[in-house]
Amino acid sequence: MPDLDTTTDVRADARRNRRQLIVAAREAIASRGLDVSALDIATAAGVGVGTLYRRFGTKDSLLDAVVVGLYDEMLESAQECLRIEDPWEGLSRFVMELAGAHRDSRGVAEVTAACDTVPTPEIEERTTALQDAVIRLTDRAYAAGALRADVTWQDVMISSRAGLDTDHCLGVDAGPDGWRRVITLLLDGMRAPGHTPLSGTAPHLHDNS
Amino acid sequence: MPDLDTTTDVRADARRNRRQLIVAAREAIASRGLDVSALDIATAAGVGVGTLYRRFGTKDSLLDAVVVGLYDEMLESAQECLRIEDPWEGLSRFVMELAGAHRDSRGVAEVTAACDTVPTPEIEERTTALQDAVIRLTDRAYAAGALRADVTWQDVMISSRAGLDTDHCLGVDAGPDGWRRVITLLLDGMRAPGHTPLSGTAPHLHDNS
DNA sequence: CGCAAGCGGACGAGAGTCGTCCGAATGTCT
DNA sequence: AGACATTCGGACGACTCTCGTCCGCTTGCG
Repeated sequence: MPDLDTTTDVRADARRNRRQLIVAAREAIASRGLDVSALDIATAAGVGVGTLYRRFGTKDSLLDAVVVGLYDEMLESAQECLRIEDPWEGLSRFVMELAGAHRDSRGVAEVTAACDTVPTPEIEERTTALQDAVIRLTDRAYAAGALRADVTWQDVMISSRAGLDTDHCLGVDAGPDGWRRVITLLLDGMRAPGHTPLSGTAPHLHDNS
Repeated sequence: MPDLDTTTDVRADARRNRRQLIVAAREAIASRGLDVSALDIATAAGVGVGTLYRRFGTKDSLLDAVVVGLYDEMLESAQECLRIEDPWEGLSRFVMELAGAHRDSRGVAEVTAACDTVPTPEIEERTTALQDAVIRLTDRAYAAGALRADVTWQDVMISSRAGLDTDHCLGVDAGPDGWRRVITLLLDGMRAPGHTPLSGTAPHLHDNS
């Protein structure tokens, strides 16, 4: 989260508004994605749109600041998972957390899926770092014999998006933790032997009607 | 695909335009989703927007006709899979085909995810029929000991959306068949014992760089 | 060949967006 | 306490995109 409270020579209210705008933008991006309007962000922050443009020059500039912060959080999560002793635990935990980050913020889902838009240097750098982390996590899991040999680190990365749009399907409501069940099953499929028990929060377990 | 060539007393060119509009709408819905504009459909069909409204009265009326057709295809696929002897083969095949239908048409993905909008009677009827089919498919798989006991038919339904948004993630390109790998892994996780070998079309197998 | 049926696309109305601008309010420094 | 530069808010113009209508022109068909 870069320069949230830069102590430059701006006035106190200006600094406060800047902070509020970043917080509001973060929430707006989470729920509405990167297409959120400048007016929505400003209103949520309790300021006028003029203030937004005065503080950040461009709507995109504000969005960039928020997105970089989100990437840093994903990176931090990856580092934590690399510190977990059990390689499988580390890998599966990171996949679950990355999937969670995607679900928590529609903006994250949009920006990690971008393939044709040119990323800013900050984003590119963090993307590479995240790839490195995933490679390390999968290599550890291979070495421990916990990960199927035909599953690549790219599969792992991609899998973290599998829970994205899995809330409803053809009249079925997956419930608030439905996506966790999907990711768990996916991880089970990637695991070399055995199963992980599904969490007990299953909706309608065997309720065939 | 309802009344594609109703031989009512309309003129031949009117009937032809109606057909072209449905074909164009189907393609437009597939690539752009249900929010496609009337002008886009009409242009793709090679007619003016006036013709669209004259033939269908409402944009939604045209969309409904297309969507019902898509549901019928999903239902037909389900019936075919129920005719497959091996219960696991039948179940996994249907999940893959349902996932494929979701990927082939953005409109399908949007409409099967709808939970707050009230469905038309035609859609509701077909949704129930699809649920029944999935229940039958899973019950067969349970009985054969092929499906984990803690996996519900709702899990199966939801899983068919897992491959939806899995083309790119953090710089990784899943390739054209990436979603199939995801669904395969997911099915492996749902399977009672053993693994299904992943298809050989894996991009960058163990290309850790 | 004549005419009803059908056609295309310009059009009005409305929604939603971005970024600017300026009179009013407010923080800060003396 | 007072003065003044900084900052604020939101109305505003300009633009894009949407739907569904309407009417002069074309065309299929008896």
